[in-house]
Amino acid sequence: MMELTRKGEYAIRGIIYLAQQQPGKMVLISEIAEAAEAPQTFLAKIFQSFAKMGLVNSYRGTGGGFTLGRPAARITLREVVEAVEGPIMPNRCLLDGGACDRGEGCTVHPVWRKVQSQVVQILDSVTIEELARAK
Amino acid sequence: MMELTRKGEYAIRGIIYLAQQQPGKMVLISEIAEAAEAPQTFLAKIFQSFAKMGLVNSYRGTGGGFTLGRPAARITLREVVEAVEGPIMPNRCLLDGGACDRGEGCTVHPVWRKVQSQVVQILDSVTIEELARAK
DNA sequence: GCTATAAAAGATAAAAACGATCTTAAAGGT
DNA sequence: ACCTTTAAGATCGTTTTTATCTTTTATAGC
Repeated sequence: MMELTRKGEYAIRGIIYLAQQQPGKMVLISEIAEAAEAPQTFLAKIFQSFAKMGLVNSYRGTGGGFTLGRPAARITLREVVEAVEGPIMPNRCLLDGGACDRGEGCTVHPVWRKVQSQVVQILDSVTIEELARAK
Repeated sequence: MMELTRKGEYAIRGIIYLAQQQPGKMVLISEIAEAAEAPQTFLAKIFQSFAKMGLVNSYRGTGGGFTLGRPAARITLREVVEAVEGPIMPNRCLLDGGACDRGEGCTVHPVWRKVQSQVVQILDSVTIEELARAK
């Protein structure tokens, strides 16, 4: 239960590698893929998601590549994970405003809520900068 | 990310229903399935897993059915979830003694460890008795 | 403008996991 | 013997995951 997928692993390793390069330096997806040991085309998709969320900037054409969208110290692990895996949500119940279709009978609901908030809190407290530092 | 599957939902609803019946009373899987709004044959598999873990006792033949394997107050939500979904493990890294195949480079590892222990702690602190009480 | 480069976008596809059903076997009561 | 009820295993369709390939778009350099 609760396993991070390959996609999530690649995403984390990829953005950490990018954060370890000189800030502002253009980095090719091919280089990131090699460093992160991820399939290049797959990682490209992941970085497209990152770009949409503003976690990275992308530049096409000669001399193009990726740079971080903001300082690594202001990108949290949660953002990275949610960018590719969707919101952290241990139970479908938590969808659409927390209204469980089973009504008040759902006594488990508050427990999942607690799990969710704890996990979110932990992942939000870790920045990519911290993860990249311990090279 | 981190979603509980149908199987997990059925499992929880099923065992809660069982816990709400008279202790020791034999309850048919068909009855539990109806109450839990779960496919009977699917729920039967789930209860087989429960039986193997000792969470329930099963009795075959006429007058057979299921009873709780121990008092509901001594069955935790974690046990129920893990019985059907496997161990709570946010990242493959945590497998085989925590040895990450990427070596010391894996700075994310301690974070997952923390997530895991927090979730385990929350789910372990909730008993089926509590969940069943608030009928 | 042309060309080479590099990401974006979309189509496709194999493999695994999920969700569910069906059949046969085994056990227990009458 | 016969009926009931769970156990176990085979099967099967759907969805998700993981990955690749192709086409398009943007950009820099000539």
